[in-house]
Amino acid sequence: MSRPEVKRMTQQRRIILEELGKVTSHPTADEVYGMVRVHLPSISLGTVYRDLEAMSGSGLIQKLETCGRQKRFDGNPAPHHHVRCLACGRVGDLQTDTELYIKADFDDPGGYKVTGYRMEYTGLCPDCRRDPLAI
Amino acid sequence: MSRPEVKRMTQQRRIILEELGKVTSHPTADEVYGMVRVHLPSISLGTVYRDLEAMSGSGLIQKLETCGRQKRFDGNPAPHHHVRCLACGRVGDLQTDTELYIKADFDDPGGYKVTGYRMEYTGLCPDCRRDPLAI
DNA sequence: CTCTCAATAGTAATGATTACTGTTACTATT
DNA sequence: AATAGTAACAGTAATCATTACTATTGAGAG
Repeated sequence: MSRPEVKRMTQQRRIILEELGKVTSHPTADEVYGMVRVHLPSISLGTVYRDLEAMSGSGLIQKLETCGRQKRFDGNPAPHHHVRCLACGRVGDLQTDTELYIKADFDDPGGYKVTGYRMEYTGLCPDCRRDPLAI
Repeated sequence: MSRPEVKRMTQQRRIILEELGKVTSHPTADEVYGMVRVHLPSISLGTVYRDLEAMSGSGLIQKLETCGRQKRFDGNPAPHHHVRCLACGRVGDLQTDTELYIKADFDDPGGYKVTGYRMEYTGLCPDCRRDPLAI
């Protein structure tokens, strides 16, 4: 039940945070590794994993683990919705004014205590929509 | 965009389907492997993976890949909701009378075509609720 | 400045899943 | 019933994302 947290703001974490803030592509750990290595060539992939985990535990960034074997990360910590392209796996942001109504009182929760939910929309990204066979 | 489908109902698939129908525990592929091996000791783990994938592609069962590195499978193909225990990873069913309202017309879908959604509730299972430090 | 321990680089290990390869067995058609 | 075509199989190797380990470094409090 305990999650890793950020105790010290190192150069590695500062740069990861900066790079994540520049994009809206919700990169994977490996993609973040590539982005950060441009500025800090000696950084280790393990460090990227650990720091992404710690920073999402501290609420500085968001971890998207809704689907797929590969986790993705979002530099915007504010709650918002995501769409995942069923063809290529890309993830985009969704802007919504009205709040989503989620039913939380169940007829039979089977003894579970329901505290939240995880969700993502699915669909097709602009590219795959244009040419579904491209990928 | 193409998914594997069931063309032939083999003994392996029949038994996997039977065993999945007996439980409500949403077992992982490995757990299904253990359940099926009691009745068919020579079955291969690869076959279990392939058959679970094919049968979920054909709508005979449900594949739960909403979260976690390990997929889980549900013998009940009818749409219903799930809760995942944040402490131990167990997954349970949720019964709801009223339908969930999901907003699908977004102010800015960013060029995406939204066709559906994936969601699961999160919380604590009866055991972990009783003793959060047990696991 | 110094001390402490969180964080790091580099690498090995893990674990779930997928791919491959030669063989088996459904199903339809002679 | 024999044959052909091919989906599915068992067994095993390979892949890929992630986590763990170990010795070393450096952030930041006092």
